[in-house]
Amino acid sequence: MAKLTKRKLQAIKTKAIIYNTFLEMVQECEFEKLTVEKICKRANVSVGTFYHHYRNKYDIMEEIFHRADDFFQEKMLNNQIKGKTAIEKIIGFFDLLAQIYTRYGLGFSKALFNTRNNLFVNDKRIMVTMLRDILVQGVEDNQIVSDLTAEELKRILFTTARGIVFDWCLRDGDFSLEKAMHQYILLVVRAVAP
Amino acid sequence: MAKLTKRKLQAIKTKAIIYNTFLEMVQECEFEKLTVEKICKRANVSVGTFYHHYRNKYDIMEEIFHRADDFFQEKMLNNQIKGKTAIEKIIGFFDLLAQIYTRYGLGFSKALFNTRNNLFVNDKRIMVTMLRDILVQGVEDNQIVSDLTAEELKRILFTTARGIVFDWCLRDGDFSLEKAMHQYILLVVRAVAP
Amino acid sequence: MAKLTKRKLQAIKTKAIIYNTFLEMVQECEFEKLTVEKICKRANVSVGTFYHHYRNKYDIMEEIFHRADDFFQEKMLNNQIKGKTAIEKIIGFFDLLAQIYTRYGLGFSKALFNTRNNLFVNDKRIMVTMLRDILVQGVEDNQIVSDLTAEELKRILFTTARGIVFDWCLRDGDFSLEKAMHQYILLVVRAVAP
Amino acid sequence: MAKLTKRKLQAIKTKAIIYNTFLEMVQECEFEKLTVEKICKRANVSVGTFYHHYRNKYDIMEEIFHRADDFFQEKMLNNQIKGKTAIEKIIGFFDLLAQIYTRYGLGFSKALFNTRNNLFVNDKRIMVTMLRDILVQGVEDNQIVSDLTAEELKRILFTTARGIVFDWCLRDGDFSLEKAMHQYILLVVRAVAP
DNA sequence: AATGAATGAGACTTCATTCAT
DNA sequence: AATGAATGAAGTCTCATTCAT
Repeated sequence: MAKLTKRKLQAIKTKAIIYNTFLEMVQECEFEKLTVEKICKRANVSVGTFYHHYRNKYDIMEEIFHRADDFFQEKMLNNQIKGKTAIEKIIGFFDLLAQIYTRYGLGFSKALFNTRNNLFVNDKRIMVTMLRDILVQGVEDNQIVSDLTAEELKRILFTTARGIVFDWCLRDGDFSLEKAMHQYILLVVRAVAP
Repeated sequence: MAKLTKRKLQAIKTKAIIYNTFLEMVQECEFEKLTVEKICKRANVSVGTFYHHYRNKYDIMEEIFHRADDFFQEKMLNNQIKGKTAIEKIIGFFDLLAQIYTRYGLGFSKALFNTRNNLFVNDKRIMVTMLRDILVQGVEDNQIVSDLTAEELKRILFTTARGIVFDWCLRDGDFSLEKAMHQYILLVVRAVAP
Repeated sequence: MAKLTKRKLQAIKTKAIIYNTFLEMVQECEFEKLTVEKICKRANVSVGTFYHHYRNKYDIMEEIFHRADDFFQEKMLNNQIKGKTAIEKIIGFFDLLAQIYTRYGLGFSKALFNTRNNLFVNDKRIMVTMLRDILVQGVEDNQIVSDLTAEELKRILFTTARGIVFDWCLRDGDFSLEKAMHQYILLVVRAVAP
Repeated sequence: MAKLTKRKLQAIKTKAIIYNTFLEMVQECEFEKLTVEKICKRANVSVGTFYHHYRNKYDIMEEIFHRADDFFQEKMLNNQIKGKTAIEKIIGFFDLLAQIYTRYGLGFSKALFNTRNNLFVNDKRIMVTMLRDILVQGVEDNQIVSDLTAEELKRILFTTARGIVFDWCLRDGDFSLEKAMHQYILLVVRAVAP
């Protein structure tokens, strides 16, 4: 089925090298100061090759973002199977989110957290729909009792989470994102759905 | 007494023109895409004049930031006189913060909210010490009863506030920052200090 | 064997054009007033191309310097074969030096002779070690009899030579560098090693 | 006679401040990197004032040069009175020259020793005529016996001296200019006029 | 005599992107 | 698929100098 000729395999390998090099470099170097040429030099590929695989450096960012989404979804789907309450699921959701940011690193998070990043404001992202599903279900099942709608809750939670990651970036990762996330989300959940 | 000669006055005026032009342009144009040349063209001054008054465009951002701080402080000092509880003061504090961001505009806020902005992480800023004072006083007076220290409360509140402003930027100001801020802060305050 | 594709050859040619254009222009125009843009305009290449091949204009100077060194060495090695006395070798050495400065031109020499040029103060340069070898050998063979060490002689000779070239630059090449060099060096050699 | 009003005295004082500040700064900072603005900032005068007293920074250099000439002449005239041979006078001449360069400092010397400096190539300078006079007198008195003319001797001596100062600049003053000058000039004098 | 605000040409350099090979 | 030479627009900043006060 998949006709992976030698050439295609090589191409996949090359693309992976560029991807990984970028991920590595974005940790050391401010995203805006990261140039295609620098990436290529480190990755030992030509700039032409870079443009063969990606449109520009934002393109890689997007790919990382999507791969993180996929990774997130996969993890969630596996965990969801276990019988948990809505509250527990919410907590678990944001714990996982914090894990992912930690895993992808501070540099990547800094690059991501800018106000022009419209990847954040996409309500169709799997991540967003997943949390909404959890909340809607929780409200239906009376596990969540609140004056606020599921939509409002979702927004408050994401806003809080982003505030924490933003703070983590500002403070150069000088605290455990996972612990802080857990603490803050717990606090918000208790406040909105006591 | 005041050695404001005609020429000195003219200089102050010129600097103000640059300042205001920048403030105006940062609303229309992404900060990173705003160049010194563009600012000068609009302000009708030479680039030399720009560099006579400011070191670079970040320098103006800083000035705006500090002026906002001063403005904030002045407003707070006036309001504080009225007898209010600590809780009311906290709410008032963030209401004012939201007002300021609204007043300085979306463009300015977007320029400000980037993860490399170390102006945020300065614990000596008047704004920060003011909130801390309110919290410490509130705890002393038993108006705030919480498991968390004043320092922890301060951090949670600022993190929340930044999350909201960040969201406001992401969504291009499509909701009232002042209302959202009031609602979220109320929620957090109730959660931490019931 | 030689992986000189058509494109690689073209690149070498382009670099050579820049190099030669620089050498040409440095004769006409004071080095400090020679700008990258001017060089590019004359060479009919883009500034980008310039920076692709060289780091800056000092970089070309260095290349010229090193090429001159190589040229010098090659010439010396050929001449050395002939049986000469140490004194003759010294004279020959500085005759060749004068030839090279004459060949590279007044403009180049003027650019070179500034007090910040640390290319001069590099005792590991082939040119320097060559003269030292001649002197050491001359002392060993009793062809040079002097109160001064080989090292001291070397220094005096180079200092003298530089004084002459400096003078040649100051006087805009209004005398034969080769003749003057020959005369002065002869005089010094006789003085130190009679 | 001299109507030194308060205003004129102030002007002289200001000019002196600029002069001294320049002399001070040229020791620390490469001459080419020394800007009028920097000098004025350090001297606590306005740029306007600078241009009131000097045409540009080269103008100050020239003034220093001339003052050094005057200083040199004065010193020589005093010493000449003593009965000395021509040879001793030559040695004394260059000893004094070395003293002056040492006194004015490395930075000043570095600024001076560039190939575009036409102050050097001025045969009417007092310094030049003084040495010529010594040589002519020495030849007349049969104190100097040489194949070379007084003019040729003068040139060789100055060329040598400049070579030494140039070397002193290149090596960042890492040897005693006065000692080296004495040694080299002695050597040349012996060579040309045994 | 002194000030210093204002000018603007011009230098340096970077960098995304193309395209022939 | 991969190369890397070439492009040139665009941005930053400097600095000598002028001139009204």
